[in-house]
Amino acid sequence: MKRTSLAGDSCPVARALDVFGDWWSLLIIRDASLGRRRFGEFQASLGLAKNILATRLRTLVERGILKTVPASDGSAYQEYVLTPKGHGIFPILVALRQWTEEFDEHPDEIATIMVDRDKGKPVKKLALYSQDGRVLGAADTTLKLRPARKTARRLATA
Amino acid sequence: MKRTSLAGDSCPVARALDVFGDWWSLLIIRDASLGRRRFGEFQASLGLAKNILATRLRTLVERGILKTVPASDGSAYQEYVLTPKGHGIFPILVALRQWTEEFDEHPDEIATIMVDRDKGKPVKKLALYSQDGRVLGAADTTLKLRPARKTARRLATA
DNA sequence: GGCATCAGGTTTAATATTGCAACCACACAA
DNA sequence: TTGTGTGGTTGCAATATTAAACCTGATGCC
Repeated sequence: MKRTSLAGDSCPVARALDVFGDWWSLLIIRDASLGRRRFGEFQASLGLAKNILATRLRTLVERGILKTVPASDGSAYQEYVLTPKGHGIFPILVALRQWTEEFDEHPDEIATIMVDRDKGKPVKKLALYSQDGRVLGAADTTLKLRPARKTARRLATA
Repeated sequence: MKRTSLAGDSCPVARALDVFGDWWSLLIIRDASLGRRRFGEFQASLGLAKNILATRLRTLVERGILKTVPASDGSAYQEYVLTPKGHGIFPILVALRQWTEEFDEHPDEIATIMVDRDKGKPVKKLALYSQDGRVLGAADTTLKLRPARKTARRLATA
């Protein structure tokens, strides 16, 4: 009766959720992307139990989202920073943020807006484009079976 | 010791996760966006326990992500379909999908690709743009305090 | 050095959630 | 009207979350 794992699922959405789809992981990643690095910083910011934080940090490191580095202040402690794989989660955070901005019932409770650092102006909404530059909504897309990879290149040229 | 609620959080990411950030909700929403509508369809597709599915569907309806409609086949049963608020989650699903496509260790296990319905070509990667059209990475953005809303318009003009 | 304190956890125990399976009610079909 | 499929609910065992106590090594201070 373990929580069912989605790791072997063929759906890429499920596979992502298997990695960081639990209640706290994405918030830890959000904090990391805001520059938080220390155990205590995460704990103070998120207010979650320390044992939960410890296990989450451990699995996020195992899964290549975070890595531990020596503390930047020269102390003997360690810090947790995002790997490239972890930084790749940024668009997901943006999408979540923009959904709340658009649909939340109490938008006045949202504390922050995302702006571009250069100009200080709000960023645009994420949009999905086709290869020829059209904006696509959900109804303009379909799923196709992934074409099989060229596994026999060596044979074909041999 | 209830699971801590994120509903009152001021972070829009946390607020979104409070609505559909649990283990199953996003997969139900994914299924709904693929056209699945019936309790049995969700259950067969996701393989989750029926009691869990029942409570998830109930809370997703409560929260305005899904709504129930009379069955499209004329039977007395009901179906679950996405509301506009639910359809708004589409970019999040795309972002999750694209993260897996880019970073998963076993991309060969991904079954499908998203294509635009018209041309059948893979969609482009979601990108974040500034208002003047530059592509922004995480490092090119900052959070600013949301400016207070103009609450006193009536007074000001009175 | 010696002592107090802090950072970063682990352990323990209570509570909540999940998962499974059995059961149930209604709709529909023959 | 008997059977079957759909859409649940209920009960129980297993697991996960939580809070709080505890622990250990690092750091700060005199």
